[in-house]
Amino acid sequence: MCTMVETLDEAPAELGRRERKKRARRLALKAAALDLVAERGYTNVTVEDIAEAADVSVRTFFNYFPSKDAAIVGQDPESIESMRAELIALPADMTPLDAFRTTMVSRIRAVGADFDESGDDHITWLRRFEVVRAQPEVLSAFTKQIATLEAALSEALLVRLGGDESLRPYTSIVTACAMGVMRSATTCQAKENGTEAVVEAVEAGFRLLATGFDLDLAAVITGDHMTPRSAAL
Amino acid sequence: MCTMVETLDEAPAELGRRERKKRARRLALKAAALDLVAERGYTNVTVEDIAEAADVSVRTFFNYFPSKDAAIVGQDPESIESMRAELIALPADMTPLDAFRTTMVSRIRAVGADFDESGDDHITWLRRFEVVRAQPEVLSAFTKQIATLEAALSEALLVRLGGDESLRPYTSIVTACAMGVMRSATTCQAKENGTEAVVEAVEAGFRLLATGFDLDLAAVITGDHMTPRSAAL
DNA sequence: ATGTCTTTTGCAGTGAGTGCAATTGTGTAT
DNA sequence: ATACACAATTGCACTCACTGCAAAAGACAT
Repeated sequence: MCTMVETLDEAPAELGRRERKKRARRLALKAAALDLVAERGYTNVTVEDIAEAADVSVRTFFNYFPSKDAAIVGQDPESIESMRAELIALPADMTPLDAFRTTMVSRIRAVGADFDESGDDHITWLRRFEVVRAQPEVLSAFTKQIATLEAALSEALLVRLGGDESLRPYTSIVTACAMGVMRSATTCQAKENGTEAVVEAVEAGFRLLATGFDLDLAAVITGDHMTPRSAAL
Repeated sequence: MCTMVETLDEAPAELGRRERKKRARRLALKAAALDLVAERGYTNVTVEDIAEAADVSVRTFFNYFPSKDAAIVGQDPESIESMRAELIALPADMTPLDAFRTTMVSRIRAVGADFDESGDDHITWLRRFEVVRAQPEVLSAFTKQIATLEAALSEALLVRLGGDESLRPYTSIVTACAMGVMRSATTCQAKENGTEAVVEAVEAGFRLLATGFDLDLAAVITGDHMTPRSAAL
């Protein structure tokens, strides 16, 4: 029932027992949440079930996650912050679109590594998107999370462009579209094709945004959607 | 306390008392919800407060709306269905982008009329977006609603294009971007500038999607964002 | 081992949301 | 008008998500 034991020794040794346990518990809760929801469906899993499976009290669950949703699809706060920071730090002469593309691809690749900082392996990561795709309640929870990320990145982009308030409608649209590409790529490609396919889909999506939908439309409509550009879509 | 009395006689006379009361109650609940949340903030308003203000029981509230959120930012099911239908019914030779633009603009204009089918006047409609913009909890509730609309429209677009499953990644991106334009336009423009400004922002956004972000970027970056295209943004 | 600090946990409470059964209101046929 | 059929409202009891608080348990340094 408790996956804590196995994962405990995988964590970096230089941390104290306290920190190691904390990470292990958090991981166990996330894993339990995803497993149970994948198996029984969102509505048939209670927070008590998740806490039980991770062998902690319900109250402790809420010490780790602010909501049931967060345990299933929640971004770790560090993840948002790191994207924000990267977006601002990228060379000022990059276009907003290129900056987003770079940030998002590097984010996906980070998860594609065996273990990212949050302790997710990439198989878990892909499995999560499968659950998101398959269960409407989870999708809307996911969308909600994404919205907070979008708000943060939209602010960051505005900072990148100098903070001029009059640009806000522009940054707001660009961010929404970039997030749309990301969302679409992950939910459509994640399960079957793996991490690298997601990266390709994201890049194809960004090419579409850069050149405009009208250009590509002819190819798509005429059934010739096997051009290099559209192929990855 | 109860706005039912005033609005009762405004409803179409050909309906029976039952239907009229139903519409009036629904309207009263939506109005009460928006008023209270605008005034006291999302977390400081309970369903009981809303029901109280509309002079019905809590249980009755839940006969009208599936959730607190739905009363505040909920699309009426007919609204989603009508957009879906319009999107499918539009001439087959329209590009996906044009079809979305047409559908969305006509939707906004419908609300811009004195009273749309749901009984909202356009001032209420604009006020709602102000609340969405101002209160994060409401924004995330709104986003959740939007997600269901996006799913429906994405399906509809796929139908428009012939139902070929391999187009799904494409339709998914286009829909996400179109919704992004809509969302951005409403939240950025609604309060200050009125319905017509929202329409203009939507159309400008769609031009951006059609021609690609790269083309417009130079104008924006160099501070020359007062070209006809960028002006409305 | 002792004291300090952090984390876990139980408990009690609020608010959202649902199913059920009783009551009340509305429309209709007589 | 009366009675009947049906729809909507309501109260009640319940589950679940989530929070604040105070007590117990665990981790760490000296």
